[in-house]
Amino acid sequence: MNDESTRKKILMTAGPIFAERGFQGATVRDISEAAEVNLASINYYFGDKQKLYVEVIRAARDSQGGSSAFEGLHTQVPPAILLEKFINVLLKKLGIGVEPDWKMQLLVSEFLSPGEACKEIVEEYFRPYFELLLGIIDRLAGGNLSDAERLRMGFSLIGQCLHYRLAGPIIRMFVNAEQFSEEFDNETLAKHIARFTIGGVKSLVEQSKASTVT
Amino acid sequence: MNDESTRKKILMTAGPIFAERGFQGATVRDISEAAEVNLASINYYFGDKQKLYVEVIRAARDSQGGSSAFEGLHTQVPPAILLEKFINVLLKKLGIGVEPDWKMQLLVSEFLSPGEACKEIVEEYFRPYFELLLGIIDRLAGGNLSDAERLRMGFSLIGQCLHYRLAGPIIRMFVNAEQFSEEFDNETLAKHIARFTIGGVKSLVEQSKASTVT
DNA sequence: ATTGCTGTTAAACATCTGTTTAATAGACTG
DNA sequence: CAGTCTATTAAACAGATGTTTAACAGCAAT
Repeated sequence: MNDESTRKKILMTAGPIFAERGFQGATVRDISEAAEVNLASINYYFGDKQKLYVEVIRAARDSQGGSSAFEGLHTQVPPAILLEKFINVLLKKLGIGVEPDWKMQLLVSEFLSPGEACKEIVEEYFRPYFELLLGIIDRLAGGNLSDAERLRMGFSLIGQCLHYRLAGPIIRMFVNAEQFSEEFDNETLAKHIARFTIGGVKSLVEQSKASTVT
Repeated sequence: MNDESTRKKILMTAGPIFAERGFQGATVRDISEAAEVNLASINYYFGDKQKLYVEVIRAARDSQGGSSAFEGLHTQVPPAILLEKFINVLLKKLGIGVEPDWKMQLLVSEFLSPGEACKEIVEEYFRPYFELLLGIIDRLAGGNLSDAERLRMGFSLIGQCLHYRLAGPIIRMFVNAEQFSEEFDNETLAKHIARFTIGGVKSLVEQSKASTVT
């Protein structure tokens, strides 16, 4: 009866813990205690810690339909609006201003120190979002960008969002608390990054057109 | 006679090891073996691992004159040129295309997981560079940016550079090897980020002027 | 009832890692 | 020379952590 119950308990509990403390930082004892199961259960069901980690990622992917939060973004809305919305959602998922989505945290962890599960999580979890973003950028540029240019644009945007997430403590060293909550909140940052990106795309397209004319 | 010799050996050897593996990942045994000193020497001279880490950072700061690599950048050169040069140097320091500067790696480590030494290393090692960058951006914008706007610009630029450093393995999943070495090398990226940033600043200034007129 | 399978548990195990200890050797001092 | 201080060393220690073991309980089938 209790057949798969403890297995599920482990799987559910381990996700946020791995996300918060990383693979190394999360101990099997932490996980087993939080899941209220015996220490040995983890090895019994999953073999070892590494395999549990992979299973957690796989379960995370299956549990919720991919880019659901971005659903409805690929309508006929102007790309500039779309872009800001995309950034807004991404920042939220990353935890700017709100509690971070632990699945996104897992993704970020794999970004920073790619492990065995990296390829899988990137392909299944990151690529759909990224393709969506590339589409928006493409529309923004009126289809005038090369593959590499579009990729660089995409990575530059992701890079900015990630940085505002990762460098929060450092940013706080440069601005006071009041300024931080007013000028570096989700909405303001989304506007900033969107405007920044749109300007960048525009300037690139102009230059590209100019050189084409030449 | 050998008085400070082993102490210096530890200090010199520990830097790159900390930089490469992070504070947690670098073990005192690794360090003592690499420095060819006895395990206990580290505690004898520095008290504990943490204090050694702080000393390493302090030594790194003192050893080489701050923003020397950026020397000569604050001349009367057009800010657009200056900016690209700045990005170029930063990318090199971060290890895009070349071996990374281990001091910069330490800085990045502290960025990603701020420890006790974070405040010190940021103030002494990062802020001078950053102020320089803010100056360039300010000239680029003709002095039309608010403090917060300038800061966001600066962080967006740093974020992009850092991301191209950190996400190297992920980028490789989206482009083939040939494309990677041709389209994501130091020079191309510096050009891309510079153009991106200039476009972003321009668009922000224009919008800012427009709203001022209104 | 016995057997065999499955899940559970506490304990043990093995390894790694930061730190401490106790002994030793060398150099300088009185 | 005796004494004291410093530096060095091998060993031990203590704690954390991933993994394994051996015993046990529940339960179904023979």
